[in-house]
Amino acid sequence: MDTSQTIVRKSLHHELVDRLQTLILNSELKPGTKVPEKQLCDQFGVSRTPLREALKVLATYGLVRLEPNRGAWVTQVTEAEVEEVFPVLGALEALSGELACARITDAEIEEVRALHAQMVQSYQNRDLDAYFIVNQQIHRAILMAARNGTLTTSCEALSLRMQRARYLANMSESRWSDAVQEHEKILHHLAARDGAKLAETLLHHMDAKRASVIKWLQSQRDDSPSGLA
Amino acid sequence: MDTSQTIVRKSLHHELVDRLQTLILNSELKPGTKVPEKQLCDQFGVSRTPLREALKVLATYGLVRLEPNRGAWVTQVTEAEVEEVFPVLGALEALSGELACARITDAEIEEVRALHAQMVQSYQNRDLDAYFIVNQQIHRAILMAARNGTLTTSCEALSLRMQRARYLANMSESRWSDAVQEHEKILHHLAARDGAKLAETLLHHMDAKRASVIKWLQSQRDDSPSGLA
DNA sequence: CAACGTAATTTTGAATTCATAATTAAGTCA
DNA sequence: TGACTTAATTATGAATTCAAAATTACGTTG
Repeated sequence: MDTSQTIVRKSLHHELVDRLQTLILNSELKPGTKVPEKQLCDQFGVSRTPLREALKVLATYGLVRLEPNRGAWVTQVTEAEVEEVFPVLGALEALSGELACARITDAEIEEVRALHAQMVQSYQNRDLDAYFIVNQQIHRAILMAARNGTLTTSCEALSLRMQRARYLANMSESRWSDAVQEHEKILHHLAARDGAKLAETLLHHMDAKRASVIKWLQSQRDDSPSGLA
Repeated sequence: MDTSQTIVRKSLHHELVDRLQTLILNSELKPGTKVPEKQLCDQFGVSRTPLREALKVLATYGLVRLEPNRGAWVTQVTEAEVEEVFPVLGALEALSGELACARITDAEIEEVRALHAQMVQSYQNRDLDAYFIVNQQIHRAILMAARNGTLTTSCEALSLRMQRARYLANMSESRWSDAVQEHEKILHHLAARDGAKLAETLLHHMDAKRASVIKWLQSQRDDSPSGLA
């Protein structure tokens, strides 16, 4: 709900940050490959200057790695990174839950409840894509209710890193079922405005997600041994 | 004092990020003022391209704000920002404490103990500058012991934002005394490898710091009413 | 033919240039 | 004088250029 009259003027480099982010998250730029600078310039119809500025920013997000004199490379999600990021994300989501319980309005709770119903519906339909979109919306709604922009930025930056590739679009049937039950709890504690319980649940939720992603990464690793073509 | 001979493996823009960061933290670039692009280019002997790349990165750290067609401005620490950042920093430091307890070596505990003794000494000497440096080293040592690079990066980015200007170099006598006592506890729980207690203590420590900084900001605000010269 | 060294090509990093937007200065008129 | 226009100046954003580094292609030699 942005009611401000200010004209949003996006600079080119900012626009490119968004576009490149999308390309990376959609794996149109593949992990481990080199960012094709010249090709992207042609594709977007821009010069190298703003594109390179955008790459510097994406490097701070950890989406690309800059190698001096060798260009930018799309980073890969490693097991080590997942083991690092999820605990941090867990702590931040837990805080988000606590703050949200203190500040969320009744109307916002109803919004989350509606999203939750949608999510359950997607689960029952076994529509994974829809499920993940609504799932994210729920976490985002709680984050918004926490009324802390810094927390939002931090969470989203880390989430972004975990969203590369399609790990999250892969869950075992049992994990999926568990996740839905965890979300039942999340909604319950949020509606009761029980910050401590919500924090605890979100922490557990994140840890379970971590384990699930790790499992998937390992299965991927075993499927295709590195270095062979 | 020209230290530019150290530039070897770092790209120019990265070096400039560091240099500008230093200028901002030392208030050589003052909050609320415009970043003098041309002057800095002359000063560092570089062209605008790498400098502007660095500014894009600093904007993601929240140290400068980019206004389209109007240049980069050094951001100010506001009360609202402090109220946002410290809770997040608290959650992260708490996690850092928990992880550190699980992973820290005996040797590292002794290092922290030594730093702590140094800090107490600085306190007794009423040497605020020395105190703050050692204080930071202690927090950093715990962070290192947590063995989580993502956590380190996140914490340091937020700490950086709170380090602008000299807020932290200002404490009431009673707050200083309390802070030292909190640090006694921190050392104690760390040495006992009691993660839960350490987390709790760090959380409280951060909240007290938040209150102290807010108090100082308010006194500053009352001293010099905004908008008047 | 494989390993090495060298030349050609491409890519990168950074300076420079150029068009445009913003700011400042100067001029006009009530 | 002071508000409003308009011109001159300056600063910004982005394209282009250029030197240096890396990569590739090629040829030589053992």
